[in-house]
Amino acid sequence: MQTKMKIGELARRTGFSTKAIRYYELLKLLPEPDRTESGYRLYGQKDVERLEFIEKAKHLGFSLEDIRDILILDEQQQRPCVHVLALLDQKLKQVDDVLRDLKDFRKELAGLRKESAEQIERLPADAICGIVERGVHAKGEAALAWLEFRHPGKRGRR
Amino acid sequence: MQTKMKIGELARRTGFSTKAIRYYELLKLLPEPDRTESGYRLYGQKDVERLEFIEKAKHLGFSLEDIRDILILDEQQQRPCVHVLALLDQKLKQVDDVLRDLKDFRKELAGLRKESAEQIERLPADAICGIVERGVHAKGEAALAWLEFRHPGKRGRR
DNA sequence: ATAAACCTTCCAGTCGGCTGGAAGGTCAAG
DNA sequence: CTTGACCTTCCAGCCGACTGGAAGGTTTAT
Repeated sequence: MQTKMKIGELARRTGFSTKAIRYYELLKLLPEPDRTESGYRLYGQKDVERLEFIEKAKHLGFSLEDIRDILILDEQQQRPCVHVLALLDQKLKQVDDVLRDLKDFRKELAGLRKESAEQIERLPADAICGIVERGVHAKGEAALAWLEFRHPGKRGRR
Repeated sequence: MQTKMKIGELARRTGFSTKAIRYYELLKLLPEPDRTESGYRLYGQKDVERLEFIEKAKHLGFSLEDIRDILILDEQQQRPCVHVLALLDQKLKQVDDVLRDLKDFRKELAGLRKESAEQIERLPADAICGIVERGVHAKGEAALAWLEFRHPGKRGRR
């Protein structure tokens, strides 16, 4: 049992902001921590690990709600149950679906890029942009929605 | 030039909402249209084509900001295709990053599932599980979230 | 003794891509 | 002449995942 740390130290160790950590507590992703007499939050190694897990799951596009459910499952591992297993299976299926769509879409994108690079000087002059006009399967829409969903707002700065 | 139409007709022809069309005008994706004496917006065939282009670009996963940039380049009679090619490369890289991460996470998730499945075999199936109720609930919510993600804008939960 | 570096809670704002509604003007049909 | 389908503008809100700031309390160092 190591030194208990305050929220700033936990933030420094995990790369999350103190704001985010308090927010996760609010959403029940983190348990309510012990407090000092003066009310400061106190964290230990388990919290570091929990935040590291959250970071991985988050990076993979799981919502905080999803992550909260998975963490609750983790807490209950001594007494797992069928319904929880079903939830996990559902998550796995979602991941597999996205994986499949994304692989297909990568192919389409790569093919479109290659053709376009070769034919860029010969594209129809009346179109706004020949590349876009050629279009892509509906699968791409879902896969890219996933992309936008996962990496929101990273494009805005210029 | 043939029949000028009002915004409702343009919406019907393109599948966009009138709200969305006005919003695109605000964001400079559409030029300011002519007006009737009473102030109604009047659109022509070019606007239909522009919205069709916007729809395709949206399917390719471009943001409205991306699309506006492409349209502005086009208006300046430059070659937006070169720009689009760069955007395509960016998308490809994003897809590759997601694929790599997603494969890693699938492994983690599968491991967790396996552990849970092993534990379940050593316990009666009717064992009390504190998260059953909310597990079932979360399943429904997650399914809805997934639907929304694939078909955004058709919401109605809670 | 005081500054600075922390910490607390609470409320508000951000982003994108819209949608909804209020309050009112316009237009064709019955 | 009224009904109802359209149109106008403007303001509000939604989703998720935070971030920013105000207003204050605590701890540590000089």
